[in-house]
Amino acid sequence: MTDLRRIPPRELPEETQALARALIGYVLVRWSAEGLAAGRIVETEAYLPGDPACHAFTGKSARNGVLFGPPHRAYVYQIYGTSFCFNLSSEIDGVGAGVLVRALEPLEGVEIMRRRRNVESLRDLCRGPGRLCSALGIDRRLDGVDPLAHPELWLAAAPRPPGKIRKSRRIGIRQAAYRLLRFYEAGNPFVSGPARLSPP
DNA sequence: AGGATGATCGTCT
DNA sequence: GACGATCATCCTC
Repeated sequence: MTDLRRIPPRELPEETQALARALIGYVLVRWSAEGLAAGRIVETEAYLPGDPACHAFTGKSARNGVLFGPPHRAYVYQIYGTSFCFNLSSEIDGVGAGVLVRALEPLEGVEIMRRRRNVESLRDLCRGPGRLCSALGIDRRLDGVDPLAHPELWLAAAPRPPGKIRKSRRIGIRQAAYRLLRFYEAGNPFVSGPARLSPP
């Protein structure tokens, strides 16, 4: 049984790349009427201020407003009409940037997650940004909440020290695709993406 | 293991 | 009207 108590405020860095790296190993916890579910963050992507791939690049809008607010708020958006993506805002109030959480290693509530996803495979439960949102029951209703103070969505301490963290290109984008802003725990089988993006 | 394809809809031009 | 920070499925090697 993992200790799922929330981490204290001000433990996380605000700078985007530092946050993306620091989040590896922390546990994302979701409580709802269906029960408790949680997974260890094993893969993130940084979307920097002034980054053409960042949703904030073209300015504030109805969708992306959270990115321009204070750091460490949940930015949840829908993509391709079918999936949601979970991010944490980063940088000081007024600067638009964030970190996408791309994959979790399932820790608690596996049966709840299986039911939500309608998938048996443990490996595929939370491997991918849309899949992890589905597994944890995260949608736009959680856009803007503060995971350092929210009763149904929060971050818990790393249950063990993260392994070696590697970088690669970000997945699924066209703008600034060459930048090495994807962070993942080396060798972890719950990391998403084609094998070629996980060099030896 | 890796490539191609269609689904699907909120958001912004 | 066009376009996704995706996914499931189907195909070939």
